[in-house]
Order: sequence, then structure tokens, then C-alpha cells
Amino acid sequence: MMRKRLPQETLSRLFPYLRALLCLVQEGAASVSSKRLAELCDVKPSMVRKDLSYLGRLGTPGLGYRVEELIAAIRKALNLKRPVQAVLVGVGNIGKALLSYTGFKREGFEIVVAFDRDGRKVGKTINGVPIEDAGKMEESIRSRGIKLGIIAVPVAQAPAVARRMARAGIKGILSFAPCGLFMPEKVAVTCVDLAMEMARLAYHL
Amino acid sequence: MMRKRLPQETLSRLFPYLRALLCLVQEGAASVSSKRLAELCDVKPSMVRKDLSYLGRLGTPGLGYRVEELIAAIRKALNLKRPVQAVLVGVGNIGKALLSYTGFKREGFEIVVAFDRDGRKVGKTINGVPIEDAGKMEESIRSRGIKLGIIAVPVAQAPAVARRMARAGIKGILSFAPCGLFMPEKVAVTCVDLAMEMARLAYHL
DNA sequence: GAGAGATTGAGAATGTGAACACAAGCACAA
DNA sequence: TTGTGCTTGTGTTCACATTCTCAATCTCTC
Repeated sequence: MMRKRLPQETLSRLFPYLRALLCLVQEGAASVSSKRLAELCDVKPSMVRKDLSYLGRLGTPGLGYRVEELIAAIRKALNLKRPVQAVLVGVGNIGKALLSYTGFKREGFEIVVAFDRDGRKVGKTINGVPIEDAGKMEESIRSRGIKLGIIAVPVAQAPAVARRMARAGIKGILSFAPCGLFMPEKVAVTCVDLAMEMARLAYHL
Repeated sequence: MMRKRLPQETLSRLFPYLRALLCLVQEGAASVSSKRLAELCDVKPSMVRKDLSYLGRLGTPGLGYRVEELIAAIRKALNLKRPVQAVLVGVGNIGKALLSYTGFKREGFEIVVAFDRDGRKVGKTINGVPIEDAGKMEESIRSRGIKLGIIAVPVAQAPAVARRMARAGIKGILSFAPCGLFMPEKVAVTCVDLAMEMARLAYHL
């Protein structure tokens, strides 16, 4: 199956579209126009149509897009047909917050296991998620078949953790460490760099 | 003083450059070439030069950039000459993690006060940061002259908090709420949308 | 069943950013 | 002082993203 690659920026907008569509379902809407969807997501109607055109011919002239159908199409494109499982490495301040954060599950993501080096944390659970010993990371990840990893360890250890994740079969990494993680092509990496975002904002002061 | 607007993407790379330069200072390097800096930040040398050219004529052909001078120039461009103060609203899981996160101060940012509605939290301090009553947000922010705000409240309350921040004179907002915050032009907004990032990664699985 | 109104999909135009290549400039050595 | 070797800064080209425009097409009403 050789699906067309979606443009980077389009990809970033699909999930916001999905959120808005789920709202519309709640309101009982059966269809939605590009104009309305654009308002909800604060973009231009022409961009909504362009983005959605990558998913196929989904719209109906004169009517718009059928909400249910569009939701299914976006879910399919993003690989979100069923809840996505992930692992977390590093149960410090940020790690704990992520484990306690109820938003993930609501949006279709689920942290199923966490790892830490600290023996005092190992064996406990947070919000129902078990914390295991970091030494057994690779085999635990591989046996569960998990493809998504979250890195919440100090900078110094982040590159090593990333490499171990890749070796364990992880295909996508969300890192909170403020450093680049150069990985083989096969692994997608996103860095959430809070200090960098603050610096960007400081520029506008 | 009418400084040229920096391109969006250039702005995102200046802080990583700054981090690398601070490392180089540690190592005692007096100058650095675009090639070396590019390696450290995982970008192309031509991009480093283009980015830095926006800050003025800083380089010396045959030698490179003088590290100290470049650091000063980037700090100036980003408004980071002195530590930047910020407020946090919402002392829940994420809020607590941010207050405990030691990386901010190390990188030149400082959360000086937090706000929450919960009376049990008000009056306490976390990591030396006092938690005040959310009702007095506007006057407290204004009297301290703080320009940067972090939103870590549930989605439902985020838009209202953002509006109150803007009224209190905040010029830049970092939000963890998974929703758009449509604000007047004068206020810069960055949303850290974790579920969206996870969805982007899920696409690559 | 036909016409009016609305909306999509796609091509063209515009804007923005990345990569390249090379002339110009400086350091350093002889 | 002069020549060699590096490195910058920038003009140009290319790639990607956004926006506009409009013909084609569908729904809905009468």
C-alpha cells in the first residue's frame, strides 16, 4: 500500500480539524462546509479544501463534507483508527505530569508503561501505569509491540535513550529534552523545546 | 529603533544556535565557522550564514564568527539580555511540573509567580515560587510588569485566562491547552499541543 | 423536472523559505 | 608586501506552502 505522502503542514492541521469535527458530531451536525470548518480552526476555507483534497474526493459540491465520513478519513490517514499505545521514559517532574494528564486518553493516546532508573520508583504505578526498571526497556517495548516513545529524561541521557528506543523498534519519538536527536531516517522525532518556545515569545516583547 | 522582522523559521533556530555557542564558550573557543556551528545544530552551513546575516555583519571571512560577539548579538535580537520573567496560571499536573523544572532558570527564564483558583494551593510555594489567588491575577501581573504568561489550565478555561492575561499587559503566551486562542495581533501565542504532536508521529508508524 | 443557490476541486498566482554557488574579503605565512 | 587558502555574505534557483479564482457539480426548492 503506497499512500501519497502528506505535506508536513497539512499533517499538522489534520488533528485540529479532527477535534473540531468531533465537536460538530456532539452538536448533531451531519455535514460541514469548508467555510465553517475553517472558522472553527482559524484558517482559510481554501486551505481546508486543499488539505482535505489530499485525503481523496470527500466533499460534495453544494453540501460540504459529511462529518462522520471525514472523521473516518482523517483517522485513517493519521493511523488513529484505534487508541495508540506509547511508552514513557523518565518519571521525573515532566514524566509524572504526563502520566497524570488525562487529556491523552481522551484524544486517543495511551501511555501503557513507563521506565525509570530510580529503584524507588520502579514497581509503583501512576494513574494506573506501571513503572518498570529502565534496564529492561528494550525487551519490554518489543514484547508489547509499542511504536511510540516519549522521552522525559535529562538532556545528558536523552540521546542514549533515543538510541535504545530505536533499537527496540520504536518508530516515533516525542522528546522533551532541549537537544537535537539525530536518528536514522526510519524514526520520526519531534522535540518539544519549552525554552526555545519561550525565547521565540520573548522576541515579540 | 526599527529592527527588521526576522523570518519565522530563522527565529526558531536562533536559540539552538545560542545553546551551541554557550557550549563552545565552555570549551574555550574564541571563534566558530558556519560549518562547525551547522554541524552542532544539525543544519546546513548556508542556512547558518543566512540566518546570522539577519543580525548584521557579524562574521569575518577566513576566520568565522567570534563566539562572544555572536552570543551577544543573538541575545539582543531575542530580548534575552537579562533573565526573562514569566507567570504561570494553573497549578495542576503540568503547572507543577513546570514550576519544578530547573531547566528554565538555567536557560534564562524565570517563573516568578503562579496563580490558581484552588484555595488549598494558594499561599503555598513550589520551588520558591508563590502561588496566588487567580482572582487577583490582573493586578498582580500588571504591578510586576510581567510580559510573558504560561497557561496550564483545562481547555474550557484557557480562552478566558488568555483574555485576562492580555488585559493585564501580557505580550506573549505559551499555552498547553489543546485549542486555538484567537487573540488580538498585539499578543503572540504559541500552543504546545501534545496530542497533536503525538498524532503527527502516529502518521509515520 | 428544472432552475437557483451553494460549494467543491484544482489550476494559477503569489509568497516564503531552503539550498547552492561564487565573488569578495580577511588571515596568515613566506 | 604578496600570494594562498578559508570563510563569509548574497544573488539565484528551486521547492514548498498559501491564497485566489472559477468552472463543474451537487442539493434543494418549487
